[in-house]
Amino acid sequence: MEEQEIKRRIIEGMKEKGLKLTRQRLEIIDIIAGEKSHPSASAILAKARNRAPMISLSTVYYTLDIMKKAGLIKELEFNDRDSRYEGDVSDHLNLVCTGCGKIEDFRAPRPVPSEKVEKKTGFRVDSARFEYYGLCRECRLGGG
Amino acid sequence: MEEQEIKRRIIEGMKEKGLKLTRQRLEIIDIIAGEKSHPSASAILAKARNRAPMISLSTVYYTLDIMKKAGLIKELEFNDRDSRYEGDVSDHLNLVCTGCGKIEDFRAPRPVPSEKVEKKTGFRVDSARFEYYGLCRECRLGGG
DNA sequence: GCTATAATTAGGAATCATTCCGAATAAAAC
DNA sequence: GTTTTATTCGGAATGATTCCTAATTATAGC
Repeated sequence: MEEQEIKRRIIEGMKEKGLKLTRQRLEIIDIIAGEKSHPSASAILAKARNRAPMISLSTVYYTLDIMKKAGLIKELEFNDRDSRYEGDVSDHLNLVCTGCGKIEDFRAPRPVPSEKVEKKTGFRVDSARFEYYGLCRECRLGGG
Repeated sequence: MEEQEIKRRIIEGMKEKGLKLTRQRLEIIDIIAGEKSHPSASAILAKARNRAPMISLSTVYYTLDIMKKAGLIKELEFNDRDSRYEGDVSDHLNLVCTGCGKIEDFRAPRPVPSEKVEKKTGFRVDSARFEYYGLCRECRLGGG
């Protein structure tokens, strides 16, 4: 998905839900849409402060939270490291490097259609998460 | 995967790695293999204490950690709730109910073969995680 | 079976990402 | 411009997980 497209989609989504578009939120949206690195909350804070000095970590968390609840971004949770956020909410595989923490995208379909799951189990699917864990090319060649 | 098979596989794995099989560890293995509910660390502690009163939370965490590192169990991490653990390390989909927290299994293949990912990106896949989030039958019918 | 030893355990303290709180601020509607 | 109500700030609180140290125990070798 293209940066501009992600940005536009999030902003439209915010308006639709009646959420205010503050200076801080526009910064955060810009960062999430532009970064391919799936940044953490504190990485987003650091980037935002480079441009608009006054923004707090609470605000970053609050904003990420409402965007997540509105289905406009996706949170990837780990417990040995910070959560990471991405603006591309379409189905894809995340390749999570256990060496350096980098997260790459890999286009792939859902393993099973949601309808099939719902029909067989009664479970209604809202969202999905697909991850492969391993070592990225650099860590494999560099570290061993 | 069958309860007895999971249990045997974990115990064999522990022996192979030279890890001691203590009373506490055997309890934990028994619980993980027997529970389909993907219990949390404290749920495991509670169950274990019903049978062998003296076992600490630190031990549960320590044991889960070494079993995880040995690839004998899988940890599912969330940050709004406790991590959950499962003894079935084969590929499958986890259906995570955002209503009641229940986690069901659903048999499904990997969306992409690891070899294809490695060939295209240089990323070497070690393990995987596939989750659908939504509402289980009971929460859907009960709560709305 | 007994002993030595190195891993494991207990439990309490420490950590740290995230959430919560109340007062001050500012976006959006009129 | 004024009003209303969500949003922001920053510091305190939370809570799952990790860390620490002394005591314990599974395992290997006798």
